[in-house]
Amino acid sequence: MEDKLDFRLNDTAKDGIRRGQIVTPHGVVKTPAFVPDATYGAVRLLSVNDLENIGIPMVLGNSYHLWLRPGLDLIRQHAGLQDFMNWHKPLLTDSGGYQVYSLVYEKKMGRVVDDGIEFRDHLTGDKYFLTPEQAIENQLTINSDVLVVLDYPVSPDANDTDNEYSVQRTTKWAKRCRIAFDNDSRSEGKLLVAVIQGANSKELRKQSYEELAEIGFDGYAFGGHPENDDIVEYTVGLIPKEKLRYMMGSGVPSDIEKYTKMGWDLFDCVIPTRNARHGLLYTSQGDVRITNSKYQLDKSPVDIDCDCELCTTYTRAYLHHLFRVKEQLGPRLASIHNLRFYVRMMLRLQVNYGS
RNA sequence: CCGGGGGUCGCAUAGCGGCAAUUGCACGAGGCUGUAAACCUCGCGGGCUUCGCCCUUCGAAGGUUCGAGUCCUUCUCCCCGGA
Repeated sequence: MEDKLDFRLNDTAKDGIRRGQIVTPHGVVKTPAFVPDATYGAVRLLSVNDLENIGIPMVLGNSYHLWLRPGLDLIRQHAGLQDFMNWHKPLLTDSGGYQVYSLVYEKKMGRVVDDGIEFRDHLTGDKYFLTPEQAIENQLTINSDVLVVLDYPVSPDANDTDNEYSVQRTTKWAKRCRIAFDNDSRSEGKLLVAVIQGANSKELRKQSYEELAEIGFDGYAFGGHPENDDIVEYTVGLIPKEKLRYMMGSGVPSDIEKYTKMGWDLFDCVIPTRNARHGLLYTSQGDVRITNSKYQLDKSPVDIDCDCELCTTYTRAYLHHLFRVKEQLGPRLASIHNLRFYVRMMLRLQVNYGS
């Protein structure tokens, strides 16, 4: 199990950044790493070929959404999501824990019971019951390399009682996930990550980590919304240096850089792709909201320092135009750019790897 | 020339006595953080001491009315029929 992760270089890092690697059945991911979200088995608007060109090391699939569509049977027929989407590099999956919060808790589309989550598919009306065991089954069928336990996040404005409950239930479900994972031969060579809950409370974060550590996992993730740097830094400090430290669902470039320096290894976020689709581009010169009228006649590239397809081929004026007329090439090129921006940022952060 | 319809904030629309005036598009700005998001929010006559107030607006001019985009008269322009 120890050779799945390698953070030996941590001791030599003076900037706090851990340079290491995650070894999976589908290859090695150098860390710190950013992983774009391919929720339904595709990074929106991009092909696997695009992802290769951009230099994406790993993608995240959402086992909750893939369970509903296309369903496990079809994925089995393709020997996993990699074959289905023709992505043969490492794959990370989320369990559906976040959907507990976003769909069930916030949008009242189901209910959480002690055993799992009851909900209806909003498109078909079909009833589902997601248990910790089902979450593992989903992810193993998808053939994920890095699995995440089913956790129980709560709203950022939850009260103390809710937050304690979130920790308790997350531990309970994590244990069941651990057992299901260990009792399945398909888990060979794969990693299982647990999620630390506890909102802004150091006591709860510590309690959550300790309960999970007792069960034992390959890595630990920060669950819920990171509301201040203090709690994020405190939480990363709880995780031993030989374990994978996964900052879930975060964030904007400046946050990723900051969290990397705190010692987090792995990141995923919808921000670069969603914001790209909405016309917000990250550049070495700061944010560019390409729909703004000031770019109408701007013949410079979006980012003079970028080597992506957008920046080496087209002007700001052209991208502005594409967005104005809702030509899908616009959001697509913007997605390529933002992801390339993230990839290059991560490469910069990994620069001392092996030294 | 006769008959009918119509001119409303860039364009298109609603409005049938209490209206600075509907909705869509366009335009302006902002927000998105383990994706029900190619989405959502706000603004869009002018000004101000901006939880409100004051100007100027619905082709033009006059009239009726406490009050008119809305009713009446004339003028003007556009569209559709018929000569």
